[in-house]
Amino acid sequence: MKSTKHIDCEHCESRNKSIFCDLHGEHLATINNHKGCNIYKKGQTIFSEGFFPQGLFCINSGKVKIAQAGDNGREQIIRLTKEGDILGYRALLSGEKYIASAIALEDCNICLIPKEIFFKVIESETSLSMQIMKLLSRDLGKAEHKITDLAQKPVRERMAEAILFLKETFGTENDGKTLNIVLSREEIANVVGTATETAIRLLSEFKSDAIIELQAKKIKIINYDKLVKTANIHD
Amino acid sequence: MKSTKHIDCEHCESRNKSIFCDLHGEHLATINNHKGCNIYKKGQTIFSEGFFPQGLFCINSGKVKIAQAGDNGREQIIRLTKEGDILGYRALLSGEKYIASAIALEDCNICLIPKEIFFKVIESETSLSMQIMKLLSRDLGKAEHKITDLAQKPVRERMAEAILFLKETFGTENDGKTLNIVLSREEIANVVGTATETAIRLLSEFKSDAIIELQAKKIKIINYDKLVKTANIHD
DNA sequence: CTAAAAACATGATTTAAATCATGTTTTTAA
DNA sequence: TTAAAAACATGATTTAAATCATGTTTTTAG
Repeated sequence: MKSTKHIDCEHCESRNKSIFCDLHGEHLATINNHKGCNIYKKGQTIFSEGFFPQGLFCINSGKVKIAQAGDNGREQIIRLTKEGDILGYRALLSGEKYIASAIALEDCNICLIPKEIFFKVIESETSLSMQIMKLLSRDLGKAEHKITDLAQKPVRERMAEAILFLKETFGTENDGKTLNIVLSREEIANVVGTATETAIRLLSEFKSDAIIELQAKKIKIINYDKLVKTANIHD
Repeated sequence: MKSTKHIDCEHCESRNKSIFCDLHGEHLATINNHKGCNIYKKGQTIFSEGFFPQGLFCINSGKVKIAQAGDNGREQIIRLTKEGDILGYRALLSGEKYIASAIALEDCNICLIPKEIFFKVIESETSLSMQIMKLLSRDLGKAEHKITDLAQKPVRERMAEAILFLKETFGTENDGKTLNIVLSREEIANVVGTATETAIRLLSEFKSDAIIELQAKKIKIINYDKLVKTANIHD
C-alpha cells in the first residue's frame, strides 16, 4: 500500500515551515537517519483511533484531516493539517492511545520519526520543547474556542466561521478568493458539527446571499466582510 | 481585596500533587523566593479574558472555574480545577492573551510565580517541560472529546457525562457517592453547554429515574451503572 | 463506456431543546 | 429581620436544526 520516497531532512522545504525549522547538526542528522518516508494516496489512513503511537509524523506534502468517530458513526473533524505540520504529537506526548484518526485528503508524502528518536531530541533541545508547548497550547486555545462556539452559536454562524478558518489554514489560489482546499459537503458538515443536508443548504444560502461562489467543489469568497459579519466574531 | 498568606513551597502539600512534585533544591528555592501568595474569596476573579498573563498560578486550596464568555453573555465553563492544579499556563506558553477567565468557586489560596522565573525553571528542567507537555496534550484530548460530544450527543447524555466528569475531577465525600463540588444549576448548564432550565429539568429527571439524589446543591450518585449507561460512553 | 454508487440538492415533517412565562424557594445584604 | 435579589422549579410555546424522502448530478469502478 505505502510507497517509499525518501526526502533529506537537511534540504526539506516543509521542515522550514515546521517546528523543526531551527534544528540542525547532529540532532537533525539523527532524525534523518532513522526516519521513514511514505506516500499515502487520497483516502488512506495514516493512523487510527485506539492505537498507540509509534512515532511522530511530519507532512511533507498533502493535506490531512484528523477525525474522531462519534457513536452514530458520524465523524467529527477536529483538526485539518497540511505540509509542514506534524501529526500524532498529542497522543505521543500524553502517553495515551490515539483518540482520533488521520486520513489523507489528497495524495501525501509523510515522514515518520520513531518515538525514541523524537524523545531523545526534545529532551536535549529546549527550544524544540518550547515550540511544542506553544503548538499544543494554541491547539488547546482553538479547541476551547470551538467548544464555546458549538455550545452557543447557531449553525449559520459556525458555517461562516468554518469557511474563514479554511481560508486561514489553507490560504487561497492566485485570485486571493478561492479556497485552496477541497472538501466534500459531508466533510464540511463534520467540521462545522451539523448534518450534511444543513451544510449543503447553508452553502446554497451563502451563494444566493452573494457571500460565496461555488464552482464544483471549490469555494470562492466574494464578500469577505459579509462573511465575517455572518460569522459574528466579537473578540 | 486580596490578602496574603505565604506558604513555603518546600513543605507545600498541594505541590506534591502538582507538576512541581519532582522539583527540589535551587529551582524550588528560586520559585519560593519570588512567588506571591494570595487569598481569593468565593466569586473573585483570578484572571480575566483579554489580559496578558504575568505569571503562573498554583492553587494551594480551593476550586476554580475557567470560563469563556460567549456573545449572548452566557459563560461556557471550559475547565474546572482544584488544589494542586496550575492556572494560566495555556496563555503563558502560547504567548497569547487569556482566552478565558478564572473565577474562584470557593475561598482559595493561590500562589503566583512570575513568568520570568517560571520560564527560567522550565528551560533548565527537562522533566518539568515534559510534564507540562503531558498536561497540555491531555487537556487537548479532553477538549477534542468534548467537541465531538457537543456536536453529536443529545443533552441528556452530555449531562450524565458531566456528572461523571465532576466525580472524576473532584471525587466524593466519605459516602463515596456525594460529589465533592458545589455548582449552581446555571454553572452545571454552562459545563454541559445547555440552557439553565434544561439542566434543572434533566437533574430532576435523573432524580425521578433514581440515578441521583439532590440534597440542596449537592449531587449524590445512587445508581452509578445507570449513570454510565445514560452517558452512553463507548470507548 | 456504461452501470452502480456516491455525492449533491431541495422539499416536507418531526423533534429536541431553547425560550417565554410564572411561581416558589433560598440566599444575600441593608 | 426582613426586603430584595438570586436561584430553583415547572408548564406552555416556539423554533432551529435534524431527519426523512425523493430526485438529480457527479464520480468511480468493472
